[in-house]
Amino acid sequence: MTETLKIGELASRTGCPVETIRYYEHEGLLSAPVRSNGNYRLYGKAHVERLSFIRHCRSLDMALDEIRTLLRFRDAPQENCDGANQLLDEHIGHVAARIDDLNMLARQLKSLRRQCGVAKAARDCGILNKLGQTKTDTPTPSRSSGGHVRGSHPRRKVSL
Amino acid sequence: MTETLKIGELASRTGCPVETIRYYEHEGLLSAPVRSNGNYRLYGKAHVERLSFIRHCRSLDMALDEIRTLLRFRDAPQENCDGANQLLDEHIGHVAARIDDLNMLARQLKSLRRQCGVAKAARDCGILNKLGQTKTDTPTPSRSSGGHVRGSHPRRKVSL
DNA sequence: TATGAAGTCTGTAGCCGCTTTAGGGTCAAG
DNA sequence: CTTGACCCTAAAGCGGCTACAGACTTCATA
Repeated sequence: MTETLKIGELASRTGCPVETIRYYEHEGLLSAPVRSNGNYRLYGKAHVERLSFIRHCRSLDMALDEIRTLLRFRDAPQENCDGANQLLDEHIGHVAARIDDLNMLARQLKSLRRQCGVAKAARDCGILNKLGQTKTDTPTPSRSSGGHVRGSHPRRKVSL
Repeated sequence: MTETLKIGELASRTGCPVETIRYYEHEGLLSAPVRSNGNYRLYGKAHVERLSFIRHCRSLDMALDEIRTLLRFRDAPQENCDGANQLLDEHIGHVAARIDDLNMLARQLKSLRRQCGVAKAARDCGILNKLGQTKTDTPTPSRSSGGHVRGSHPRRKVSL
């Protein structure tokens, strides 16, 4: 018989937090596994592989919806993979667009930073003053490129 | 007497959606303005300027918390602006870190894309297969750099 | 056998920065 | 007096988790 894993074992094997595994099940990315007598989830090799797939995709910053699509291709091995390729191309495009956005942002921020060399009274701070001006010129970086790449803030802790 | 603006006028003058203005009030970024007889919010010049400041910061992808901090400096014009400068430096650092992340991501995605040149049966697709492998090598881009820059997906529509 | 710790279970709320929806009220023009 | 544009509040939804609270199971040790 194939060995079975409890959720914590699956978690440590894939580097995916237990709660996230349950969340993926809830979201239909992982199918509900069999349960032990004590109602514990019991996973097998297929689950490990599927979860690895998902986590690999997530590490490439794909949205769960995109991953769902890729899983459908994975689940239909006889079908044409063209859609998967297209999805990846689009994702690459979105990431590229976001990089462009952030580069523009970085330029603007650095230019703003140059407005105040040393600490002084806030009323005379070039930065604070500049920020108060209605921005006419520069083409507003974020979400301009129609891509699907988000802003620049993390979600709480870095989880190590 | 100074002219007063209803929320929609403030919105069109600053390019900020009405709901977002109310949200900023709720979040304490904008103080609650006086009300008309009919309970409409009435804004003045100071509000226009403050909201412009906020929107300018947001266009630079600062978090509301960061903006709150900057507003405190703006509200205390006699104090030293050093903290504002520091905050900006940190923000610049985070954006730079996020750019690095995304560049790594882009490299990985392109390398992945090379695994499947043309459409074929999903079972033979280099991309889908590669995604199933447990990623051992590459240093996992996203949120590695401890910064505060988010992932790569937009929030629904592009708002035009 | 009792006890305690570590693991698991379900369900719900919180995070951010809004956006959307539902269900109203206000006000000027026709 | 109705229409329609605007305004109001409160609450829910988005994504992708994370973090509780409170109960149960399992296993090792006393």
